[in-house]
Amino acid sequence: MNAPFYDKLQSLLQMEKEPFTELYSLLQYQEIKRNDFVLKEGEICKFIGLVDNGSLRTFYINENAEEVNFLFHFNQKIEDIVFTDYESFLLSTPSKLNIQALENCSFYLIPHQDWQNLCNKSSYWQMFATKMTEKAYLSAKKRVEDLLYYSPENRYIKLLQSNPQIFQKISQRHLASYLGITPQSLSRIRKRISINYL
Amino acid sequence: MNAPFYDKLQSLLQMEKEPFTELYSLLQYQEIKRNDFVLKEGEICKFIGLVDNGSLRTFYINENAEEVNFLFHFNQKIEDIVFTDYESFLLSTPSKLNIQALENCSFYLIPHQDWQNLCNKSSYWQMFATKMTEKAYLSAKKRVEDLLYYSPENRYIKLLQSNPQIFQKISQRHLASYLGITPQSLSRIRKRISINYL
DNA sequence: CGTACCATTGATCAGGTTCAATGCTCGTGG
DNA sequence: CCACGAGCATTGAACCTGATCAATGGTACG
Repeated sequence: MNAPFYDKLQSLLQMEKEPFTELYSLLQYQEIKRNDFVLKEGEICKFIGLVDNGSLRTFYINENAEEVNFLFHFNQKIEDIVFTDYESFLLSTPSKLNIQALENCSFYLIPHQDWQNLCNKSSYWQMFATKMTEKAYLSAKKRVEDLLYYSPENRYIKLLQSNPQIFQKISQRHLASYLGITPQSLSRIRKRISINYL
Repeated sequence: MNAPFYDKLQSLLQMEKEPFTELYSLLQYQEIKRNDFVLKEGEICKFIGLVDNGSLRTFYINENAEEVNFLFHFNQKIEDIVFTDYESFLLSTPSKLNIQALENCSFYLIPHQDWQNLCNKSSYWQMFATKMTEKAYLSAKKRVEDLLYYSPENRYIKLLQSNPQIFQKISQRHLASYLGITPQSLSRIRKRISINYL
């Protein structure tokens, strides 16, 4: 029993003790090394993951064989902690995503089957699943707004404000592709901004 | 009873006759004129809408007071037929979206309260709600991928391939902001492409 | 018939990309 | 423990694409 993680997760999920303990009992602990993969393109994602320690990234490989980062994960806010290819998980289709450890990591997995059983068990858990899907939807929509309305420079500034911790964990190379730009452009944006804010 | 719409909706939702009839009985028919609004920024979205005839758009107003189109709606595929601000609908928060008729429209609304009652009624309907949320999530995620991985020109080409009908309904001015570019750029992209494909 | 809106086009500009080179840091093996 | 190599951030130069400002012509609707 990992008390800090238990407490953290419970406070993030804001659940009563009883259902939370039931959920927690399903979790399977795992550790992996830096650069190891939790999920590779083509596999079916059979888990929902929860970061305990370390950081991971979810990325695609685009048609030019470039890696494009979609999300980063670490033990922080609820939307950061969870990692999965929700599409593959829901539909049992081969994933187009990769999930890889950026440093040595420990995390917990909820296996697909256990999750299914839980959801079929009671409307409480079904509602819980719906809420999770809603959260996933809302964060994807937020990402669309970001990409549609803001220039790369403004996206960088917004990220700096909304999630400054991310800059301590994630290399600029990876952040650049998350922002949809090249590392060179990110470097120049940083320079531009630091000059303007001197 | 609007038989064509009834049949269309049933085939899109792929539901059994009985639950479908229950759902259908909740629908409230409405007509509006071109340029009228179904939802305005600041209001709480209390419906899920289903297009019968005509077309609508969902748009934001960004910080430069420009309209940015987020989605278009018409009687076609399931993801096109549905219109709502799902975020506002789910959370009962004021909407940041506007939904406006691009031409004279007829549509059906599922009122929020009826939807809630339905979802609380049985796990069948709760599951249905979850599936809807999943669809919303998947289409938002697809939009993120589009914006992250493809240039405006490639986005235009992809849209041309995946949804050519949209070009018959929607003006270039509106399509441009959907693609995240100016009308002038769209015009030039079209020119570029038509030359290359002669 | 006139007006308002839209698509197109030209000219200029700004920001991001690409290719290439440099210096730095960190981890590894001799 | 030091030396080397790999990967990363930075910078420069040339380029490309989309943005902006402005003007024109077409079309639909009152």
